[in-house]
Amino acid sequence: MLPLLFIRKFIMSVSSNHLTIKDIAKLSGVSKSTVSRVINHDPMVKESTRNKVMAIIEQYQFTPSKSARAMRGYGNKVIGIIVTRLDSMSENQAVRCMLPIFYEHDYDPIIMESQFKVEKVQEHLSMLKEKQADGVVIFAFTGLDNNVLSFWQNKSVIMARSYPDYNCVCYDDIGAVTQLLHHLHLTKKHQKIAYIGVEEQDQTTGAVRYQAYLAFCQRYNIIPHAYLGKLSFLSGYDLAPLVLASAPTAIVCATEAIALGLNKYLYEKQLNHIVVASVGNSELLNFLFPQTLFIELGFDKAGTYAANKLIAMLQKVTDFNAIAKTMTIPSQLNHSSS
Amino acid sequence: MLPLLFIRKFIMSVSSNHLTIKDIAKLSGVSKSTVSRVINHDPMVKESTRNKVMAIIEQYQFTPSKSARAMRGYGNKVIGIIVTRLDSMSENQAVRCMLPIFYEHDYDPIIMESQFKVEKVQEHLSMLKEKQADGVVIFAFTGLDNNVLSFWQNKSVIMARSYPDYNCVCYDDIGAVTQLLHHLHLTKKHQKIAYIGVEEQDQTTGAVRYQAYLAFCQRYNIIPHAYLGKLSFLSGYDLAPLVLASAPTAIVCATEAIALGLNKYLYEKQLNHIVVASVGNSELLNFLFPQTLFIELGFDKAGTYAANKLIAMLQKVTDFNAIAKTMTIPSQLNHSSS
DNA sequence: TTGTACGCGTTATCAT
DNA sequence: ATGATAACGCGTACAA
Repeated sequence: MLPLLFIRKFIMSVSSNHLTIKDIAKLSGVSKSTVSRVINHDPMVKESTRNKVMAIIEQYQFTPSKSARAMRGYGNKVIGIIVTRLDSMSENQAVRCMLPIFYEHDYDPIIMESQFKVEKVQEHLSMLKEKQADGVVIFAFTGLDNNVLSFWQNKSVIMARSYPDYNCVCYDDIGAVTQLLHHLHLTKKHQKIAYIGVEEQDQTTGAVRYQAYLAFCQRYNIIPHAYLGKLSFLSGYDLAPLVLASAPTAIVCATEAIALGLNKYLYEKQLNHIVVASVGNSELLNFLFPQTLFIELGFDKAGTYAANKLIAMLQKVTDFNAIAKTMTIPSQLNHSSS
Repeated sequence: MLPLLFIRKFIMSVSSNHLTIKDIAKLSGVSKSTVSRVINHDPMVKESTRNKVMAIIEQYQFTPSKSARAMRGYGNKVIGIIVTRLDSMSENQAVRCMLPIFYEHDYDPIIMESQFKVEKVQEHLSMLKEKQADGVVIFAFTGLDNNVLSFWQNKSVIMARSYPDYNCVCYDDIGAVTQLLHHLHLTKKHQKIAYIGVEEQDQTTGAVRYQAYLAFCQRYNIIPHAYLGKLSFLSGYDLAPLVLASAPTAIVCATEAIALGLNKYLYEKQLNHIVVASVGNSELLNFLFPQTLFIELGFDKAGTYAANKLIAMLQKVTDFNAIAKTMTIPSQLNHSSS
């Protein structure tokens, strides 16, 4: 009786058009190893044979099996991108800049959602580890501590927050708020500038931006009037009457969502003499309330930088003397309405 | 001289804590084959041995190497999701419902952007083919024809548009517009209902919804007043004065973006007696103009359905008699403001 | 410079 | 019911 194995093999060799390194070897009259060497750019192959093999590879559109080389420890050419929420405008902008760069370098980005949960990050990370992903981009959030990330130390870029010994890409929260205030106070001569922010539990959007406001006030002798709430339109709307009690001529908002809420309130009350300034911008804010002054945190630049950085990291085989650094993306003031 | 291979092997066996099926076999006193059988739920293993092996697997938190089993032709457990734009609110909502379902079944979803370009879809698709992805979800758009998709015929779900011989999940554009009009005309007794839509080049959002409006008008003897523009806030804002010329008491908008633009215009002109109705909703529309009547197309339900459908398709080994069907997700009218 | 032989972790076939 | 062994496609130490 003929073993089934042989039958299957025969069928395969006829019907399946999936070429392997072996087939290429046969077709170009060399051994598997040589083909492998050609593929991996081994300098020890003769020019002539290389050309010969390359020709066959091109002709048959051969691509080595990803799974097989993954098994040999070559990495899957996979990069995980863990965002907090898929519908976060800011992260979206950054991610959209990353994707083409990863594609360019033949990496397959796989996007996952943490929903601000540490356990989700852990889950995704172990999934990626199993899959032998090559690198990760993680959008950090309040509560995420670095011990979860240790395995990825030299193959990850952390966004929006700075961790020691990790490569991070941060936004210039302090600079953004300061520039906004600088423009309002020094250029536009506003004296009474209030602030609506986010609770200090949130490190960057909350605490840092608020502190920047306080610091500026102290330096320029402005009496601070600040209210902190949640990260939503509603919060901006609800805090509006409170902050107006101090009769400000300008109000700085920690986020564009808050600015949207505030603007709605001001519009309803016909208080259109008050200048609204916001960290961050959106198409909608710009459309609905075009007079709003805003400063871009540079999510697109951050995304581009992060992707390039990660790829550079992964290309170094062993980077002993590569120091993990935090890059701060400079903010850019919107001058169209100034 | 000791071959390097052995040295490496020795080092690996000591330092690397990565367990393989072999190690589990050794630890539980059986052969690799039996462990494999346990993993793959082969009914031919004795209860006692299964429990023994399972215990070891649990204890050591063993997970079979994805790459290795992928090489054995088990599929990569990868599903491609091709969205048009990463920041499309509607697609986002659908995708967010899909992800947990795919994770649940141990599939790795990889999200890609087509940017409404056919060539991008092609590019992504061939990348996924190379990667031996198991299935695809594609968000269709005007201009995408099915000959690009032929390879994926029985392993894909197409969103938002119906193709013969493919499994599709569509939104009930006609039903949505009709329900909206039904409510306005029959329940709220509006007689003059105008429409702002999208150019008919866009099949679903443009043509279909517009036709539904016209059909309703004809049936109920309403004089149609419609203007078609682009898919943006600005279009809604710009077309507002034109559509107001017919002195309508209610205006139906093809999208929430248009509704947003229209609302802005009406608010500025203090025309708050006019009822705005919209297909689709967003947190923002709801917050800024809560009196807007809207109908949900059910993106979340569509996402959930699509994901489950795809997984069901992939589980059937050979589905000869499975007929490709188009599922239409029912719309749901918002009754909070009725 | 190239070919041979083996190993990676898993599953399938065949023999016990 | 279980074990031994040959594949899968690829990379690489070693011999030639």
